[in-house]
Amino acid sequence: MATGTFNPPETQPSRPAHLRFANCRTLLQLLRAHGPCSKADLVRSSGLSAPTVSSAIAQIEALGLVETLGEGESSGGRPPELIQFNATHGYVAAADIGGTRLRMMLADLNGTPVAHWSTQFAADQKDPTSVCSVLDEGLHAMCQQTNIAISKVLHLTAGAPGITDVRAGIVRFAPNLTAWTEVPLRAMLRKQTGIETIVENDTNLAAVGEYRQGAAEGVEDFIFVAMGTGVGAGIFLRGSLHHGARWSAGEIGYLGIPGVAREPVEMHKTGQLERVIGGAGIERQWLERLERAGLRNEAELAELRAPQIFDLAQEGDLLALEVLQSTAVILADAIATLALVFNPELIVLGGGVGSHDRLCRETDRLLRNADFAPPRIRTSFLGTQAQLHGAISLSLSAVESKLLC
Amino acid sequence: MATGTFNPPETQPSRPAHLRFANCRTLLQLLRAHGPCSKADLVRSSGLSAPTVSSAIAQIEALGLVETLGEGESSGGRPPELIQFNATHGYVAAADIGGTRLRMMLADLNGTPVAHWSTQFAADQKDPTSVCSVLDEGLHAMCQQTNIAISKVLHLTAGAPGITDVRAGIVRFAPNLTAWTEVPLRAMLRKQTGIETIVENDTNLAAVGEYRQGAAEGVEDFIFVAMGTGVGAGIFLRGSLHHGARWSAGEIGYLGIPGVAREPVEMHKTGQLERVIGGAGIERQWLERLERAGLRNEAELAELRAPQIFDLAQEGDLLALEVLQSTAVILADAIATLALVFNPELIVLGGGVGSHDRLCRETDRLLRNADFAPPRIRTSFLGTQAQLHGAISLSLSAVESKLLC
DNA sequence: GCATCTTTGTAAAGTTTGTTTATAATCTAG
DNA sequence: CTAGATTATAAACAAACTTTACAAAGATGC
Repeated sequence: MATGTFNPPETQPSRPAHLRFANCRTLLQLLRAHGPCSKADLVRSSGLSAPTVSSAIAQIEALGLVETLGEGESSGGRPPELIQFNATHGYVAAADIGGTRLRMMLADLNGTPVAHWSTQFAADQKDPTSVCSVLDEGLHAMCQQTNIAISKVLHLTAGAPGITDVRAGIVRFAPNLTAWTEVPLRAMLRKQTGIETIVENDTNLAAVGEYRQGAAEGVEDFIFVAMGTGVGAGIFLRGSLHHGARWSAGEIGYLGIPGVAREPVEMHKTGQLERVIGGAGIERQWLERLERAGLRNEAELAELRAPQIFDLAQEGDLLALEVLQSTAVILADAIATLALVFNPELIVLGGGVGSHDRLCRETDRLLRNADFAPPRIRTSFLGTQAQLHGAISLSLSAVESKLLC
Repeated sequence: MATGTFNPPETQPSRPAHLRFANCRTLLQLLRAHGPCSKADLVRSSGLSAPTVSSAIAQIEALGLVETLGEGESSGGRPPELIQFNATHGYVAAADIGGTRLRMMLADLNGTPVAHWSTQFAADQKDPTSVCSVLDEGLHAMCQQTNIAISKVLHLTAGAPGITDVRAGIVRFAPNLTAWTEVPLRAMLRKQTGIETIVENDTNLAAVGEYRQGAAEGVEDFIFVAMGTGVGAGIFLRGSLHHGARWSAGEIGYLGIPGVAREPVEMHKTGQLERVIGGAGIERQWLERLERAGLRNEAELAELRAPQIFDLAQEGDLLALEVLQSTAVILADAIATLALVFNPELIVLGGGVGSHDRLCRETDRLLRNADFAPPRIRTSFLGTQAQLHGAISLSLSAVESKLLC
């Protein structure tokens, strides 16, 4: 399929100007990858001739994308003039819309975070319009903190906890957000903020985050399994997200459980798998076992949340360990299913519940028993920051193609 | 991500020659798509200027890729000189290595079949070396039939019923081929035939076939489920095959069955799902029901194969209908799992058992009961020819990028 | 300390490719 | 049979790349 040279999307004619465009892009990539360097370095790394590099860099510089750093160290001749990608030429913003709060981040064109902002939603702030204005407030707050003009924010990616049509920019269904349905979030944010926007599913964003700078860095085929209140997966194949035909790929909360009759999938109810190994399911398992052990009235124990139950297991509590193990058995089964159909290289466990290290080790141990080569399993590196980093990453991708225009 | 213009794979410099290369490729694509046409037509469809089209076409013609057809009808002025892609400039070959036989096909550069060939393997012909020489024999036979020089066969794609490392060209494990393991088939075929070769899994080839000219034509996200002796799936996402990290994506024969405890996956045994709804499993279900009905001794009934049992069901036989329905229930469950994780637009049922229309309708009916939007389900259009058509398609893709070099 | 070499960067000339404009060839229409 | 339309090539010009030549500025060696 690949020709090794060009890969034109359709049947577009190529003119001399496209050569320059392609070479500018190549040079910009090299400049970003190889840090501060001289034009001579770019000549060597690009394979282009020196005059071409000179003239192309001049063109990029005119756009404000190149910073000059003055003279560098001589290596036996005329000292180089060092240049560098100007990462402050613009900024990108990320927002993670959760069931209870909004978290935001602002980063420069290198993806380096420059500001954070977050807020709890008031009870009457969870409707789409209010969320948009809260988000806009956060955007301005971050700009003010850092003394950045709002016009320098070139792109925004917002993550929502629900089925999201990325192409149309619509959140189709988000049960945790006062049951948002068919919310044209991209258009609303675009209008509110004036900034070009992408909307994505939050779990998918977390997967992208782990790919770019987390537990799955450089792994082309992996699955991010998010276990928190809900259970879902971000599916990353051949270097990019897989959304499916109706944007609902990875809805593994509705998977069946081994040994139990499959129930029909009903989108408006909690899924079969999620009910058992979601946060609430784990807490229910815990209460049942407490009851059986006659400890139901120990309020302190009964009120533990899932991650704390796993902490107890880690400390040696046998009842908690039982809960953890039964969770791991079911999780391992779901992962075995994913592994059979996708054959990913890696599974990353994330979310408040899933990122517990003991759960990961136990699940891994169970999977090693099978004789098919199971995927590696590891916990999230980025934790709750994964979504924001993934959002920044998507915004950077979106912006990159427009920098030279 | 897409810039709308170029999409260079890495950081390769662009020179003027690349312009010509890209434009030649564009023109060749247009020529292939728009059938016989004039240079003036190409000027209009490509957006390039007339002199450029003239000179580029001259270059392509010098490579033997263009046929001149003489004058066409005038439309009020000088009559056009019609040209056409020369599909007989070269040929591509396809081979489907089955457990009992080898089927082959030869096609021109339009993908139009020009010859077929097949043979049953003798008992001592199933080892890799023998298969290669039988395949070579078939290749020469097809060339002789059609009076085509073997040197005009530019590419070969061979499908094998097992886990295949396409990049390395190695059949890792094929239980139906006298347990081939780690067979470097691509290198062997390359050496035997002298032709550039791709090796692929046969189910994956069938999926490609259905995508290019079958039940999934133009559908970017679909899954081909092959039910025959074994049960497997070809996974087609975002317009191309998904192989997974270890080339074993789609091994759904090992999926669990609802209500039954999951057993550990053991690659060298038949999978849990496959044992029940593979050909042999269906025949066992049939025999059990015959026995219960006291009909075990009806030799004629007892010897029926799975597709014939389904034919009986179609004709109204109640016992056979029970078998079909219980198969459909389990198949629908597996498809529901696939739909949840992949969210494909379409499922294509193929293989000797799976392509039975009644099974498809019954499975579809069961899936409509769920309230998540299930994929469309249809049977294979190409039947047993799907693998060969898919192989031709892959060979054409491989050849296209080299035609202009 | 100074000539020589190395390294960096630009200027000038030449090549490839593409476009626009002009021209030739050949048919339809009135 | 002329006027206009359509197709195709030739000539002139423009953009982008390369090679070659050259200038600037420091390191190296005797």
